Formats: sequence, C-alpha cells, structure tokens
Amino acid sequence: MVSIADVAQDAGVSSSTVSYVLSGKRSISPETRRRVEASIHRLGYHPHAGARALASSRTNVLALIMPLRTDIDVPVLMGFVTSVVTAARKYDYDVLLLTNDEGPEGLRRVANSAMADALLVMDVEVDDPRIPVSRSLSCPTVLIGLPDEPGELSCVDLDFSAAAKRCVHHLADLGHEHIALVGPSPAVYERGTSFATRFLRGFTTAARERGLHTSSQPCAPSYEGVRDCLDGILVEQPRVTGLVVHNEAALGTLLSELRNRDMRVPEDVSVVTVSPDEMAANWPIPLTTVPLPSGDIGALAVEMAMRELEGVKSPEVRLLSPRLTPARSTAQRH
Amino acid sequence: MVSIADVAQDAGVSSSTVSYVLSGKRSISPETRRRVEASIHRLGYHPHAGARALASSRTNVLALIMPLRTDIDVPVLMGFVTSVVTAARKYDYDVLLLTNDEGPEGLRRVANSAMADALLVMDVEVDDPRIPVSRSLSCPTVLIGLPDEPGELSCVDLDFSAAAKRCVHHLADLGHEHIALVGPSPAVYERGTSFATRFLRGFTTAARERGLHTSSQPCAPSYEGVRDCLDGILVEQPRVTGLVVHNEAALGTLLSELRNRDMRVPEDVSVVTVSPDEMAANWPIPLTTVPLPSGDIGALAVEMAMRELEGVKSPEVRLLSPRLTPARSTAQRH
DNA sequence: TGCCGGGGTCGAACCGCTTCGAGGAGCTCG
DNA sequence: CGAGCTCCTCGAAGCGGTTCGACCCCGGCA
Repeated sequence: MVSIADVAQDAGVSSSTVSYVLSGKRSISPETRRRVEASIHRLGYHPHAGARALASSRTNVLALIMPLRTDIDVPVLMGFVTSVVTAARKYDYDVLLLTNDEGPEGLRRVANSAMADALLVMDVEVDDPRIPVSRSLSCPTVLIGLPDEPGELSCVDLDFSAAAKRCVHHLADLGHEHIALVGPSPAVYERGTSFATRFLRGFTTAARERGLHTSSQPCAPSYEGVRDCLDGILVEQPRVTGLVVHNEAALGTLLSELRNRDMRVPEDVSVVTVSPDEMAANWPIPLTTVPLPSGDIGALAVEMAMRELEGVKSPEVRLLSPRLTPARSTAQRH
Repeated sequence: MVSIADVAQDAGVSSSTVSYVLSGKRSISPETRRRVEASIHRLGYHPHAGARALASSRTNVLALIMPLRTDIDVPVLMGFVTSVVTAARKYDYDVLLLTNDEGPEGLRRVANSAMADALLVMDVEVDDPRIPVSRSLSCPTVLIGLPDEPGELSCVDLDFSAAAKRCVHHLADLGHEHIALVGPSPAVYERGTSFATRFLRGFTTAARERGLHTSSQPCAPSYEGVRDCLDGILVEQPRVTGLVVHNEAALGTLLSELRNRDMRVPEDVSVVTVSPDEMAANWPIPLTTVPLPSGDIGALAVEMAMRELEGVKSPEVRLLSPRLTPARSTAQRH
C-alpha cells in the first residue's frame, strides 16, 4: 500500500506538507504543490480512510437507514437511495447502507463506532423508536419523512397533505362530486407511517371544504387487494367518478380492474395519482399525476446533512410543495 | 467518546486484554472476561471503526457497486441490495453503496483507500471496463452477472440460458409451436448486458431443438414500447400462441395490451415470465413464472466474498439453476 | 544594520486499536 | 527443589493519517 510517507519521500517533502497539499489548510508554494501532486498521481496514492478518520474524526461517510419492507413502493425507495448516493458523492462523501432490521441499536452502533458523520433515516413512522435514539447521539440526523415530534432533528419530505389537497381540488374543479381515495397497503397505516396519514388527512379536509362526498380505502398491492378496495369504494360511493390513487404498486392492477368492470378512464371515472416522476407517461392512458420527487428529496436530505456538518445550519423541517401534472386520465364530469 | 482505554481502566485490566476479549484471539480467564464485558456494556463501548481498520487492515465493510440505470428492473435491483445488506450483517459486515457512475475509477478509489475488504459488482456487462480494474486490485471481487471472461473473479447469477430453455420446453410440452420472446429494453441489449444475451441464446437454442417457430423482440417499458413489440411479434409470427416475457417492467402493460387486442390468457396465448419471486401471484391471472431469486443471489454473493476473505476459497462461477412454477397463464394449445 | 513579520515547511504528538514478545503465577515432573 | 510448562496478562510498537507549534528564510521598514 502506498502511504503518505511514500508520497512525501518521492516529492522530497515531509508528510505533513503532503497532508496540507491535500487538505489546503495551510498555504503551500506553487512549486511544492506541483511536485507533491505529481507524486500523488504517479504513485496512485489514496489516503487510507481509516487512518484519516482516526486522526481527523471525520469519516466522509453518510449512513442511510433503509426500510426492509415489501409493502412499500420500491421505485420510490430506490429513487431515494440512488439520489442520496449521487448527491453524497458531489460532496466527496460515500454512503453506508443499513436496514432498519437492526432497529434503533443499529443507529447507535454506527454512530458510536464512528462509521459515519451523519445519519439519514428513511421511512420514519409517526412515533418512531429511532428518533429518541438519534436525538441522543450527537450525530447530525436528517429524517426522510415527518414524525409527530421531530424535536431537534431535520426533516425532508413531500408535503403529502398539500398533495392530497391538490388532487382533490383538481377533481372538484372538474365537477366531480363523489370521489374516493385508494390508499396504501393497510399495513402502512397500521404502523403509523407518517405520509399515509398526512395524505389521508389532506384528502378529507380538502373534500370537506369543497363539499364532496368521499370514501377511502387502503389497498393491498395484490389482485385481491385491488378488487376488495374497489368493491369497498363502490359500496360507500356507488356514484364515484373520481379516484385519487396513492398506491403506486397497485396502480397497474387497478387500471386493469377498472377496465374489467367497464369503468372507462376518463369517461366514467377520472384517475389522479401520486407516483414517481418517470412512470406517469408509461401507461396506456397518460396519467394525471402529482410526482413524488424522490430524487429531489434525497438530494435535499444530503444537502441538509452537509450544512449541519459544516455547523452553520440548525435543524429545520422542509416540506416540498407538490405540483400536479394534468394528463388524459382526468376529465370534466359527464 | 468512550475508548478501549476507558473500558480497560474501568475493568482494571490493560487495553490489550480488552482487545483480546473482543477478538477472542487469546484465551482470557472467565473472571476477567466477565468483568470486561460488564464494563463494555456499562460504558456502552463501541470500537472505533477507523482505528480498528488502521490497526488490523480489516474494515468489515463490503462495497456494493450498483447500476444507475432506468432501463433495469428496479425490484430486482432492490432485491439484490437488500439481500446483500442483510446477509452482510450476519457476518458482522456493513455495506458501502456505490453507483457505477464513477466508473472503474470508483472501484480503485474504494479499494485503495481501504474503505472496504471486498467488492460486489452488479449489472456486469459482457465486456465490462470494471473487470480488468478489479482484477488488478488485489481486493476480492464477486460479480453479480456473468461477463465473457471472468478470469480470476467470482461470479454468481441465475443460469439465464437454462431459464430460457425451461420456458421454451414448458411451452413446447403444452403443444405450442409458434412462440415469441418479449425481451428487455433495447438499451439492455445494446450495452451488452450479459443476462439478456444468455437468455436469448437459450431461447433460440431450445426452440430449435424442439423445432418451434420463433420471434424475438426487445421491448421498451413504455406503452408504445409494448405496442411496437407486440406488433413486431405478430408480423413475424402471426400464429403465435406462446409468449416468454423477460421484461418485468413491461409485464403489466403487456397484459393489458393483450386484452385490448382480445388475446385472452391463456385461452389464446400462453404467457410465461421471468420475474422477481413475490410478484407472480399478484396479477389478475396467476402467472407461470421462472422466479428470479435476487435474494438468493445477493446472499450467495456475500457468502462467496466471505469465503475469499477467509482465504480458504478460490474464485468460482456459480450459476443457479432455474425453477419453473406453473400457474394459470399457460395452458395446452387449443 | 537590525528587527519584525509572515509565508512555507518540518517534526512530533496524537487519534484508538491490534498484535507480538515478554513475563509472572501456578503447576507438574524429574 | 528447581526446571519447564501452560495459562493469562501486560507493555509497547506500530497502523497512516492530521494538526499544532516551532523554525527558517526573506523582504520591508525603522
């Protein structure tokens, strides 16, 4: 392994000089800098990450805690993960990926053994056991999601309440009076996942404001789940003409099932959905969508972590405002 | 931060004794061990990862290099990622997640700066620039996928050739004589992704053996892509009664489109597909499937890396044999 | 001419852990 | 009774960086 001493010798300087060339924390004469950089390049020197972490108590690593669930929307999850990794690299950070099956103890392990400088926690629940732990950790933490009591922790998320309202207003503006929400899997509600409840609340609030008749049903992402969900809705709202779908995984099956039942989109029923950026256009009918900007959220989470590491920024809660992209799946009520 | 010296002092022993308690590399009297463990627990001691890596030149970290593509099957990718992380934890390893947009240089960076003990490379192409680099790295590497020349590197993958054959034989056994392959996105073929070509080869070979008429088309995962793909197939094989779908992302759209065209499954056309474990049952018609065991593959990749780290095992190529799970989407030809 | 100041470089201490050689205690055996 | 073991524990030397104080050299100024 080529070490800083090798570079120093090769360049005819001391190893501290090499270190300063690398970190830029002291001024170095142009000539020396040139020689050192040449040696670094020629020897293919890469600083030993462990040694660096030990000496500087900085790892240049971000820990990302990922849910290990099957009921969650996989593309959205993947969107977070890739955007976090990509954004982190821009700051010369790498990403350590953890699953939350270690529970809160996993956070403690990673933070206390100095494997990462900051924690990004995904899929936080309304009352998440990981929150008190990370608060006690003196390690900057950014939550992707919004718990009931963020306390001193930063949060980023889509403003799901506003997103739901936007969907409802869109349908109301088109004259729909009976609308329904196809929600996430029942399990998502049961464990108190924050975005689901926020969306539901936004939905009902906006519908009440506009004087709409509503129904809302969770929806397991299997064929049976979709069928039951639709049955449930039609019992509660036989005259439903507008559907808000907050369940990416069930979307395809739902559209098939609508056609099975001769409910044409958008002639008989308008459909508006919350789903990952790219997917909306790839359906037989282009869907009216509130995009879920997982890329933006991931990148923002990284940025907030960086600000906290620089020490310049205190924790904050950032909820991105939703856009709605109209397409052919929603229409004026007949 | 609580260090090994704190523990040592608390337990009334030297820090090397604490180290040996932790590593088990020398025998320790039961009484001493008990005291040390109590102190560790009471102080909440976690060894400093960087210091440990520096001293032992072992990081207990695996680097996983992930593709950053949109044309790849996201759930499969996610299956790899989660199973790798989960399996790694069983060996007390963590996972550093990299994207391949750093290219081969990223591998070198991570290996040379001693951030990981081994490399797991996903989505390898037939002639992948990362292969010569990782071969030069003296860092155990496991490829998920199968390049043309693995050389001294380990590989794990599903035997896609066998998988294709199994699909073909299944259809042939049911009496189908005109079959077609709905392949992955054109981009996947263009960049020489190994599994696509292996599958295609298996498909044609088996079909020839059985004397079947075939067509094969790549398929972009949009509605237009599916439509064009189906059009192409029907031009080449107007009498097609069997479809092999090797494109998870397009599957839903494809099934809708078949119904649009009044091609009933399985009465008019049988459909067999390669797709992630869980999904097969969640369609309106349960699908005959060759499961793509991403969980097994990920776990196996980790295991192989561990063997190599222990130094007991030399590189090897492991191709998992496919199973075929019959369901209602394939039937005897009418 | 002598002094001061600052840019550029060096040496050494340290970060927290692993590991190796050494050594003390207690035992057996000749 | 001492030599020779085994079993357990200790001390110290690294591992490869960062960082701080010290030092040298040189130019400017009184």
